[in-house]
Amino acid sequence: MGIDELDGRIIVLLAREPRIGVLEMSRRLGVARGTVQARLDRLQSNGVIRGFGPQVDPAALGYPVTAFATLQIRQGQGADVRAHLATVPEVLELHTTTGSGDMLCRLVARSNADLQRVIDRVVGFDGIVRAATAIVMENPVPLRIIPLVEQAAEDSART
Amino acid sequence: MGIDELDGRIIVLLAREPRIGVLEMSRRLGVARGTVQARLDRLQSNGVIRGFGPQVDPAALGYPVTAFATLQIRQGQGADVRAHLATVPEVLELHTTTGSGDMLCRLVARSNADLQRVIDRVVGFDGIVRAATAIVMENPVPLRIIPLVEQAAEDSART
DNA sequence: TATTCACTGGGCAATCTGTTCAGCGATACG
DNA sequence: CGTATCGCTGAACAGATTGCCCAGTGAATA
Repeated sequence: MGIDELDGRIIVLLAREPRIGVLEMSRRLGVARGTVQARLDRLQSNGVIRGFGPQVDPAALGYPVTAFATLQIRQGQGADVRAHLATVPEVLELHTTTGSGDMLCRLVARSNADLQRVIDRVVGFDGIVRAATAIVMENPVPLRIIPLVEQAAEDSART
Repeated sequence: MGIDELDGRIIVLLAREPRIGVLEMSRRLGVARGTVQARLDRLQSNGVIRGFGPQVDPAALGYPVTAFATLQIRQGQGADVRAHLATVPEVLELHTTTGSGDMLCRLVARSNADLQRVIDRVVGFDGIVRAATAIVMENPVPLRIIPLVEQAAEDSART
């Protein structure tokens, strides 16, 4: 577990310019092509790199409104609620958490008005006791991983 | 804004098998290569597809603990807090929200103990009044987009 | 000292990419 | 009604990249 400095540079380079190929990467990094290829294979079988799926912007799809909902679940209904939420396309992710709520989910909607429909659909299920929703206004730090990768690579370098 | 049914099939196919090329996609979808190429170009300049960056698993990097923190900010300090949080690698994303808190951020840490260090670093800043943290236990629905893409494609088909 | 491992540098055939072209049907417009 | 525009098709081309293989080297390990 963990990555070394070259792994880190590979990931960061790939994150900044996803379209470049293995050959071009090897040139930029100053290592042999086979090395980059082997590292990439290892990173993927390691699970460090899950894949290269397209990053789709919900806003561009017509869902410009994002919200986070904290759900309180009736005891023992967790599995049912999970299954229910998994069927709602507007539920982009779902976590079970410690703390006051029991679950936290990320929602998107076509508008603030449409958010009501989504929330109704989410909470319109027997096992959900209460829901608290926070609408996202700004997103100063979009989901990112590069700083963490650099941190992890640095940490391994010190070892 | 919005995508049609072919766009949807392209995105879903790409999400399921990111390594296939334009040529193979055109074969699978039964359309000409130029069409797929043109659609992809359009989807990217549209902003529907932001890119194809590697999806990195923080757990595999040595950060298996995820948490969400709700922050309350002192009036007028928002910009400073944003800038501060942007410098913390363990802050994977940050949103400003309506509701009881003012900001919501996603954190990762090397362990529950390490989470304390991260939170200290996050809240060790003047503009932050209070922080409530929820540790993620399970992630029944990992961040996903395919169902929404299919929904969006269907909606456009009905039009 | 012998072995293992990762990396290098090279080569090979097969494939894909970027690009261009002409043709075609549907739609929009004067 | 005629015409221009648009998106899609099918094809072609050179150039680049990929997946795969190999032998040699240096370092770390047993």
